[in-house]
Amino acid sequence: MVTGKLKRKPKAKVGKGKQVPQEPLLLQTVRGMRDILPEDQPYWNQMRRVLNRSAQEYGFGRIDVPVLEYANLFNRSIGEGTDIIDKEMYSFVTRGGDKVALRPEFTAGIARAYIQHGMNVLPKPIRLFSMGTAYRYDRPQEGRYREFQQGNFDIFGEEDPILDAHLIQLASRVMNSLGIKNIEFQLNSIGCPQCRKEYLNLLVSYLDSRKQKLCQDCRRRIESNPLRVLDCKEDKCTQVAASAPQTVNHLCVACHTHFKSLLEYLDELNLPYVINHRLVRGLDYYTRTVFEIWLNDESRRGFSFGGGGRYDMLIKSIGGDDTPAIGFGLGLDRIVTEMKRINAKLYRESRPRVFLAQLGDLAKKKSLNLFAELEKNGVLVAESFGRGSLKSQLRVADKLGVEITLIVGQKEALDGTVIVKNMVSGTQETTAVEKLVGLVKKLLKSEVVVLKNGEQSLEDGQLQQV
RNA sequence: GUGACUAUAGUUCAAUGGUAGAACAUCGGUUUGUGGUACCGAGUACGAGGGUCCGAUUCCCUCUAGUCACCCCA
Repeated sequence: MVTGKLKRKPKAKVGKGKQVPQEPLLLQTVRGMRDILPEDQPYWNQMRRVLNRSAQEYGFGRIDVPVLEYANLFNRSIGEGTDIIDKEMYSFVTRGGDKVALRPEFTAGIARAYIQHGMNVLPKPIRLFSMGTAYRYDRPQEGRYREFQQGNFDIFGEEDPILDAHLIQLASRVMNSLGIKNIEFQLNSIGCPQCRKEYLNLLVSYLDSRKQKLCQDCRRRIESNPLRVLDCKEDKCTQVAASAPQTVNHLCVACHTHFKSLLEYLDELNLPYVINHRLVRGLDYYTRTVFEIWLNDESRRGFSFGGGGRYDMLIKSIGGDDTPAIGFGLGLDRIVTEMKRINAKLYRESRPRVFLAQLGDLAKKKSLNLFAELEKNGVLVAESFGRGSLKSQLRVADKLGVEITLIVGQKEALDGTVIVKNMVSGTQETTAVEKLVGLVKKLLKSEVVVLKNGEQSLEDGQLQQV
């Protein structure tokens, strides 16, 4: 469906400047796909740490489900007629003739696993946490990729609105731990299938009666997605929207009570939430509570880190017992972008504080064992074995910000000694190989060796601004 | 899927209808076994294809990709 670009790399010159054409290479990521480079990994690691920890604290068991499922599973759960199914799913037929699809979200697969493995016999509620990639054939732009990472929390088997509140509390806790505090929860109840249907009828007839006062787009929206009309920025549409019927006023008694208690729980929690009558999610399986996590920033209104809601009918509709459930997904790519933007504090990654330099053939041979010896004793060592001159090796050592450089030359290799150079003071001493590990460890702990930028040397795991 | 804008070294940016410069980064050197500064040097780019033209990186078209809006959502 997408043809990659062929880029030739014809620069391989042979002999007298003749160019030999090379194999065509695909030197570009497929549209909407991207690499996450080493420099970004600290953010990702941090996020995974926070997610895993929060999941444990809130009693969620980790589950991993396949990226590939039968396409029907998604069609049936997310719903035909939604954008995700009709326009955005990566679906294809396998060599064996199976119709499959890359998961466009997590809930369907997790619900499938819940039924398939008979989790309904476990004590309820059952809490499951998952993290991984999902795929949507959408038009890419920043924060929207065709392959994206998602974290997913689901709770099965309990209808009580306190769980809705608990889940939102968890979402809040996660965002907070990541350092993203400027958020607010957008909240709505879209009722059960019965009351929603009645509401939509009301809304459509209301909008139809005022069609003349709406913009072009909104006239179209009455058919395609009437709720979106309420969200239009055109002045005239805003006026029409202002007095339009709202979902929460047309809930059935049960749904109304459910929503009301949820709000009471949230008030108790003191969480910043806003009831958004226009919030409706693009998946058919939602019932009652829906919510999204928005950045609380006027200039980037509506920027969402994730969202979710209740899906009390889903399990039954795909063949399980009647099981109420609720869950939400987090857009991890967007979270990382935000963490970078606000310069979030990160846990310091371990990095070498010792550099091993070698000079001459004999020393080079010995250096591998020396490296292993230090590493086994828990001393992280950087090296640049491929380099020849001591000067260039020291340059690398300096760039790495290492505190100690070990130098082994021809003479030391023969004597069984090592030069230990303090990169801060510039002083150095010679020691026997047998005493090396002890000396290095002692030096790393001592105050004589201090980080050059004046910071105190931090133990791994301490917070540090990156 | 619709519309708009963009596309030059690893990165950030220049210039030009006659094939390109800088900064940062990388690598090497400033005498033989010692880093951070300084100085010198090297390599690497016009996204792809077609057209106009004597000649295109520069103009036009198509494709690809990115960004933005719509749409949608993570």
